[in-house]
Amino acid sequence: MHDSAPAPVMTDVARLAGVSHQTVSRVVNGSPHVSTPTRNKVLAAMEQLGYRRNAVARALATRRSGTLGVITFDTVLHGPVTTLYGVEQAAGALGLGVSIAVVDRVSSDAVMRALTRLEDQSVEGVIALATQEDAVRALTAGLRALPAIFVGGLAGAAAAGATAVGTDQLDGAQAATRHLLEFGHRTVHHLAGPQDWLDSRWRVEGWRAALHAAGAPEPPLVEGDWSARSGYCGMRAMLAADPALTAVFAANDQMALGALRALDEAGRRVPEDVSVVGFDDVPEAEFFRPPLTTVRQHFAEAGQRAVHLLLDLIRPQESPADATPPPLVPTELVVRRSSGPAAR
Amino acid sequence: MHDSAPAPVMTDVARLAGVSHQTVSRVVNGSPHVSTPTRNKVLAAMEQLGYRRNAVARALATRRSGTLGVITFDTVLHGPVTTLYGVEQAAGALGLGVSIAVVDRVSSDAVMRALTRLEDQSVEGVIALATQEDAVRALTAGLRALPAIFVGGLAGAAAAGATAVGTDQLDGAQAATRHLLEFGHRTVHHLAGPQDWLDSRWRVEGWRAALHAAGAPEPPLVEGDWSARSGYCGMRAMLAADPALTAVFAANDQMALGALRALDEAGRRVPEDVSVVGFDDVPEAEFFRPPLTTVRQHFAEAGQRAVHLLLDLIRPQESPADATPPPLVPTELVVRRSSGPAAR
DNA sequence: ACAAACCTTGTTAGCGCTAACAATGTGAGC
DNA sequence: GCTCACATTGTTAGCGCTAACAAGGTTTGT
Repeated sequence: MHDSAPAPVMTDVARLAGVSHQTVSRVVNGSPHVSTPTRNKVLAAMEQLGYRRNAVARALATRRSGTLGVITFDTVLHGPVTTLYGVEQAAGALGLGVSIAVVDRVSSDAVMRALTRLEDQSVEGVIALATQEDAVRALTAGLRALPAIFVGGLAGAAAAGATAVGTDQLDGAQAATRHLLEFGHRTVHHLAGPQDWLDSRWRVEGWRAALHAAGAPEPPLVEGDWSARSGYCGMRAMLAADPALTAVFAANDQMALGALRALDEAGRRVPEDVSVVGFDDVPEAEFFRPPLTTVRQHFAEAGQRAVHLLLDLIRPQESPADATPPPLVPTELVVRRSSGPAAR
Repeated sequence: MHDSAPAPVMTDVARLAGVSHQTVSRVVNGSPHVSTPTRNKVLAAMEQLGYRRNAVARALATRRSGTLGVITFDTVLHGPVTTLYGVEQAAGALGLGVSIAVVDRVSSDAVMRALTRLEDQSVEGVIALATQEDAVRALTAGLRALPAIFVGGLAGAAAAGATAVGTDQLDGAQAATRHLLEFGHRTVHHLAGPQDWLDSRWRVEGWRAALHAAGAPEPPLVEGDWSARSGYCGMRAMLAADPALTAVFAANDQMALGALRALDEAGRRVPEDVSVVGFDDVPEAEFFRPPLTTVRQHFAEAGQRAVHLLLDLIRPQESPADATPPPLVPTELVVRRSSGPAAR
């Protein structure tokens, strides 16, 4: 399994093809200044030797590592993970590598350490998947010469002077809330995500905006931490505070799952007594009981756009006519059975 | 944000400290052959200039990139993702970087492409998180000089001549099955995972072993693909085939969720009429209705062990007394309300 | 036919670091 | 005092690649 013969290098190919190593380099890099017969000779030699360009040497000579860094938060949330895959896919298609750094808890310190780790791997740019307020601050402060893109918390990050790409949280939350309002619910309660996450703040904004537009009263916010447990606890608290509530918009599907459970325990039927809407559309949402109405986010798409945007920052000359993608990814309301008309 | 002054290099530090660049190198690498005053001068100069060693140059000179590669499958499954985080954490603690390659579908081809991508990034070793049979085959065939560790599908990978680490699937599945049997169920049906995954084959083995040990009949296997949907469909099929079944062991929690839904639709109560046990213990399992009895896997732990095992392969001399961790991570049965006594 | 413009190839000099060896200086041992 | 061992430092030569320039050969225009 471990062969001992050293991997062939450019000089080996050059010798075999009877040209200089620079000519081999030209062929490898697709330079037009190589005659067809020479190119073929080189190609044949490469093939014969099984030559593969040494990325490290190339990186040293060009001062470009061809690697992007991704900073992500350590909770296994559907969003960040799917985005990560989108990033890797897009990067792979462009011939770029992806290094990751997982931040175990959100503190400027942890973020800085993650950043340092990526810098030490000579990444050319960073995509940050954890858009808590602190993280954004720490990153914008800590990034030295590194370009970065934030995924999520769009406008918030933009305000901090950074480039961002993300789902249109505002619109998605508005759509969810409006959907419930249109069913005749007097108002919609909101099980919010952690308020240090920019994403969840935008969802609150959207919810609030839809409420106000409809002239509906704004019930007090209950804050969770994205977990099903927090949705469960939050729902119980809400129910205790306002037993008459009829519609709940949860900041993500996990929290909605917890809410569903709490409602069941309290003897409330969904959607007959209380309607529930989630956010994200995780693959399981369709199999919750009842199937969850939710707002689908296209995380992988966001990840792909992030890569293109980042490439734009790193190599402005290389992203030509095919314009950079718009940073705002639209959402999609997926109506299932957990939402319905208000009981009368 | 983008400063223009080039980053200081070793020579800059050397000049400032009044020593040769090699002495700086010695300090950076913790060589004992540097006098304390000299070391302090160098350290001060490094501090003053904000020197950071260039990992690429070091990699070129030492022929070691300090980077591990992880190959993972593109489904957002709880296991692989958590393992990935465990890998990153352990690698980070050892000063190693982590590059990822996501395989979009399982074919030898896709696996080979992912492998090539990692090789091109000069990773020193590979940790494969996708232990489908094909993937193992493709990897063991495709790895040239690269050491690799497989996570999951333990004995299967070992049989293929590769080193592996993973959860004790056999034992976990046996425990789950036995748990149901002990409740007095005549037998236990199994909603299996995709049979090209080594993990799910081991779960089948464990289930089968427990059944045989108890002298229980072995119902036909229903195969899914890890998704809630497949659990739902599989459960319906099972119910159609054997309306009298009373206990189901699902290969993972998502499939169990689908099964729960199918049982509900069929008017079967859980656990009064039918008991359900899952596998993995995803964070949401506790909030399924009813809370799911399941087998907890310690994925992050498996990831960490994989890193240490891989390091052993890469740098045998460096992992000393503190023995390599055992490759088999134990599981833990978490009993919740979805399992109970057989109805009489 | 002759020079200016190529096109093609080769030569040289790094990128920033480490490995190997050489060259000091110091104290111990005879 | 002189040699030997050793600790400390410096010098040199790469790692495998690309960038920049140089050097031929072939066109082309007039």
